[in-house]
Amino acid sequence: MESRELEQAFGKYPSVTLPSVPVESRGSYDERLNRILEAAMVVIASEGYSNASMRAVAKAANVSLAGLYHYFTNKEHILFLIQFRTFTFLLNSLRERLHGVDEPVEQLRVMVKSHVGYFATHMSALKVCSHELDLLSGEAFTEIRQVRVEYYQATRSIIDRVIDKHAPESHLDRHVVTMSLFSMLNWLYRWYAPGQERSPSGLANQILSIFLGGAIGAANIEVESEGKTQPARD
Amino acid sequence: MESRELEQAFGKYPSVTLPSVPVESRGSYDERLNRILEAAMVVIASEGYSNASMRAVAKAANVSLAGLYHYFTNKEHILFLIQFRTFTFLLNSLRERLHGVDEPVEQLRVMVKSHVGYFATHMSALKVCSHELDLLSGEAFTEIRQVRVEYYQATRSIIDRVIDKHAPESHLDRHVVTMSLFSMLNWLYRWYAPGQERSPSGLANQILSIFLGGAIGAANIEVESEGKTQPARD
DNA sequence: CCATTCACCGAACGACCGTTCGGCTCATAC
DNA sequence: GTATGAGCCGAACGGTCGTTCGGTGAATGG
Repeated sequence: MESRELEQAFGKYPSVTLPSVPVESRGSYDERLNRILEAAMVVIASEGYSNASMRAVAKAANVSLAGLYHYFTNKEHILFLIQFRTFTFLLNSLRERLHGVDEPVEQLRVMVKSHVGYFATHMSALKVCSHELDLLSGEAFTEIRQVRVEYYQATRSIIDRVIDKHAPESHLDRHVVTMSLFSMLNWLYRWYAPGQERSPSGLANQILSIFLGGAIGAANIEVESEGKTQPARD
Repeated sequence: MESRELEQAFGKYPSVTLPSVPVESRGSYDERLNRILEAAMVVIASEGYSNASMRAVAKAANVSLAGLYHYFTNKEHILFLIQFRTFTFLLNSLRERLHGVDEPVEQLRVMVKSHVGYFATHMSALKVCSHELDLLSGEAFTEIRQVRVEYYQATRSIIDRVIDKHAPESHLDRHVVTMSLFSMLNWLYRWYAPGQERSPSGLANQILSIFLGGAIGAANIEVESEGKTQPARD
């Protein structure tokens, strides 16, 4: 058995390789805020939001505990900023890259490559977005939810076009199909650590292949399947 | 847009419908422990392990705070028991159901149906197992990891047989393929709530279809793909 | 030169946390 | 009848948490 990949998949999380950029006190307000956010992402990604104390974030960001409250109204605010910025970037980035791409399968490739690529370079951010999805509430939650829904819908419409074009008779529930793709992408933080033998770009292609053609591609397997409205069989 | 499924996928978690079984003080030690564990699973699933206080667990289980320590040495012990029992049950259940099933695809169907079926009836348990995977450490972590690895390997060997039989020339990285299946299963707790229009059994079939045949099934799409050892393209 | 604002900090507050301790009740054993 | 132990609890302990308050020193504007 390949023990290293099992180590990665079932050991503790792949390490996030903190770039050890000490937060310098120079720079504009926005630059300083970004640096603090970067440090906060690493702490929250590795400890979890609830276990990540403001004191730990302050230490990682080279700021005093009280100094944090110059940039954030409270702890939730940090999580909100991380999630809002990440999801917004993901959405805008997807829309930009989609410009001029018309073929549905090609659009899907763009989506997967974009997402995996961003994941590979911002693992902490995407881990926080995947793992701490439900900790916000009220307005903050609603606002982020809006961006997530738009990201879903953009992806869903691509998937719709792919299926309409290449498998119009498909009996698959397209919401389930879409969530399956997001599952593969959102679960990455649990097992994937970029390495030279498994590059982000190669991984994106593999995910695309699996999602489009499944594990056995064009082979002709009869998968007896109930339509989504039929009752359960057992 | 189908707003209810978006509500489920992007709203707060599907509610876990606490069966409101008050922990009765009668029964054997094991029965009482099981009831407390059941209550703890619901609390931990809805609040998260770190936010689930021993006081909240005690209240949900109708036991005093100090009384909890008659059954558990500490808080981690509760999490350990939940995870160990769930993963062990999942593994044993899979092995039992596999008896007498020889066809690889049929074995895979058994695996997916078994997992989804258990998920549908024990959402809290599987949510705790999916979401709080990395909170244990030391011996407890190692012990649970062992069970998880066995569950992975059982699934991996099924997938190997499926690919060897139906797509022997496949270029896919089989670890990635296996983790993709687990991604779909482990991410379920984020969006799936069993309902009559999307039964557990129907969902299992859909996941199986997507995993085996992909979104477009046998349609002939060229998915340009780098082998897993080739360098990244961009 | 002085007033104001910004950026930041040390120290503290009250709330809540996991855990422990001493003691209570009640069924069983002798 | 009394000793024993299991099962359970109220109360408290020390610690950590998020947050706030009152301040300092440097930069800025008039």
